[in-house]
Amino acid sequence: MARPLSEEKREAILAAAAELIATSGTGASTASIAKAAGVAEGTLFTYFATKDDLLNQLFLEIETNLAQTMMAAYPAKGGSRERIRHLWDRLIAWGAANPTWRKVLRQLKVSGRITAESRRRSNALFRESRELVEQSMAGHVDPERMSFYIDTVLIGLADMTIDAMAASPKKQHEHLKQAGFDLYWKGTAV
Amino acid sequence: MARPLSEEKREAILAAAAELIATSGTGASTASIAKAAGVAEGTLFTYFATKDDLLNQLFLEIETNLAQTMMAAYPAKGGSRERIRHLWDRLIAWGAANPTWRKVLRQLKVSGRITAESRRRSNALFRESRELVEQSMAGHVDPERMSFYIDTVLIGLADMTIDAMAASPKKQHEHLKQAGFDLYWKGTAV
Amino acid sequence: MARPLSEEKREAILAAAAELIATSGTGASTASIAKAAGVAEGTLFTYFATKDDLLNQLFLEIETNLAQTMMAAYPAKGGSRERIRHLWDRLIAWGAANPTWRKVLRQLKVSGRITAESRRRSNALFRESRELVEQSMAGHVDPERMSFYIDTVLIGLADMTIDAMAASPKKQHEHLKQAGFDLYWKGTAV
Amino acid sequence: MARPLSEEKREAILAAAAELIATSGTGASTASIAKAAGVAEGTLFTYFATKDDLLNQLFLEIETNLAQTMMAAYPAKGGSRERIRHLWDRLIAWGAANPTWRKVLRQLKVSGRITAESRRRSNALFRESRELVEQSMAGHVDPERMSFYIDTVLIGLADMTIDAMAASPKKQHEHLKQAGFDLYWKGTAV
DNA sequence: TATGAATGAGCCTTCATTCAT
DNA sequence: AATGAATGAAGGCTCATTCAT
Repeated sequence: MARPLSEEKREAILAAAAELIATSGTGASTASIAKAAGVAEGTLFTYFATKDDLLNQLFLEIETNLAQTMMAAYPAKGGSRERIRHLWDRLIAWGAANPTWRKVLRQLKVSGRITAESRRRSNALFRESRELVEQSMAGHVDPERMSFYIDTVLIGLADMTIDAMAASPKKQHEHLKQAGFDLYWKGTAV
Repeated sequence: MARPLSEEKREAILAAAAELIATSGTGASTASIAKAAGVAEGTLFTYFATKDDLLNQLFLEIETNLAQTMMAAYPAKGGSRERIRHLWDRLIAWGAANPTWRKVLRQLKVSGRITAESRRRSNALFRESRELVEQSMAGHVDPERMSFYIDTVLIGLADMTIDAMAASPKKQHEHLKQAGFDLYWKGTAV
Repeated sequence: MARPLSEEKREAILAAAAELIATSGTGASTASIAKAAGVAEGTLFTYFATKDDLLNQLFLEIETNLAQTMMAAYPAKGGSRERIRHLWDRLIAWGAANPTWRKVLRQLKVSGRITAESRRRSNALFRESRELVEQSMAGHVDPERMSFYIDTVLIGLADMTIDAMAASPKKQHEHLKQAGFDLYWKGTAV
Repeated sequence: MARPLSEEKREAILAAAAELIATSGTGASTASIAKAAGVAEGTLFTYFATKDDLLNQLFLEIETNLAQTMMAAYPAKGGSRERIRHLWDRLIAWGAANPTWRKVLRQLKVSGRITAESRRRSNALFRESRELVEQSMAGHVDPERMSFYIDTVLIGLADMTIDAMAASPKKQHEHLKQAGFDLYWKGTAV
């Protein structure tokens, strides 16, 4: 049945797209992406119907990875603080390990090219871990502020912390990670 | 009899640019901006040498306004908490009053088109108010964390708070503003 | 164990090509034709070396069918008028029965992609019937005008008549067919 | 008020388009048209918003010219036959003088890119001359066949006649023109 | 100075054809 | 023989910038 679509190529395209979008924004041309991925211009379109399709799939790819990281790492046991702390460490580690993806996410979120459908799917990916976080925070925070603390602040603050780390010498990293967590934990206490 | 550049036109162009960039990103065409400003395509280039120039001036225009707002509002007297609280309220009010500018800032910051020079100037604009904040926070926070709390977190958290407010019914606004401030104040306490 | 080319597939491709070319012109993509024919994109090229080859074969397929219709129907006996009239009826019936093919022929003729060779073969297909028509018209027309009346006008006028019929309510069809024939017969009389 | 749109350039583009479309069909690229017209690729789009727009304007340009030719030439006096004959001569002369336009018209009509609006405008252009023809033919033809004779056959037959002329040596031209007219006049007689 | 036509590089996408499977 | 992924040359159109008026 002819040559099958190569998962390898698909990922090469997504990786090339990530690299270029992190650098030049979503304006990066499909031609440059194809070239960086080592395929012909036309080939990109056998893997992704349109550029928007590529952008949305890239978005979901990254969100999936992040969601999996959060889930995989969530501790089943321990006190609230320890569990959230562990999650926090994971979040920071993920961001530090994936600077390109962070930049891409920022570009995509601001691009106006991520569809409502993609956002819905992304939310679904985080549903489970979000619920675990909510349980862990239950006794610690004012219930009325729960959504704000989890849906808005948690990842946003982690993001800011990683930014600060990226702009600082390595020896300060641990210190900043602690400062970020303290801010979150103390700040959210009822 | 060289007619002088009209400040009125310059501002019309900046305003039109803000509106369109908020909506469509920095990809908004100079032609569309000129049209929205009510001037000819070519006229835009007698006020701004290049599109990047326009973008950078717009960036500084907005940052200047925000910096002035912060300075103008800073209370000379009162306890630390009250002064920071007042600043916080100002920040939130500015964001709520200028949703377009907030969107533009976000677009410009990820666009990769704001020069190092512009960023430096922007920092300079905030120097004075930053110092006042530092004084107010002096006894309250661990000095080693001062820069993180002021340079990274303060505006970032205000931004997130405004986002959350924008996504909520009006009757929750006050509550969110309070939640944001509590988070900041309690979280930064030594 | 070379599988022989399947006549069935060849015709499926030609039929699909006819359908799509009638609708979208010769710009119809080979991919869309293959899909409509239920074969793979590449398969089309094992049956037709190039798109132009497909177009030319389609042209000849239709011309062959029309020529056969004309020959098969030509009455051996009867007066000139009756024989031409019978032919006329055949022509009209063929056109009414094969609207897609008529559209395709029109597209192909203006496409500039039908080779001189194909046109020559097409002429050859009509040679015999053309001679019969010439014999039937012999006493009726000025010999110097014979070629014009047969080679240019006959099919052209039939074409126009079918167009007019297609644009009219059914009850007028017979009337138009008669009008067309009258025009031809009376108009060509010496 | 800056450089005004140049009617000269507009017509150069239309002329270049006509030349290329006559030769290669509506598939002629906008790049090749611009080049042939001696303007930059982008310039074409300041005169015609889209390629379809160019095609439709070209269509109307040609139809307008033909309609004007017919009107300008229509004799106010004389018998029916003489008036139709005069019109016939005009039609043939126009076709012989404008072989490129005839080819273009054929291409455009078959292209599926002429809008309903353009066809409606085209009809409007011919309304007046059509009425004059109808008056001239009034006593000569069966009223029920009037529309068929005027709207379908007249121009179609002239077209065919010009084709035959174009394919014949010059000394036969007059003869063919006569043969075409005879066919029309005698054929339409009641 | 203000205008908007002119420019041509660049963008996303399509397509006939080839070739690995 | 059949399949459909791979290819890269176009194609239509947009856009920042220049320049004649």
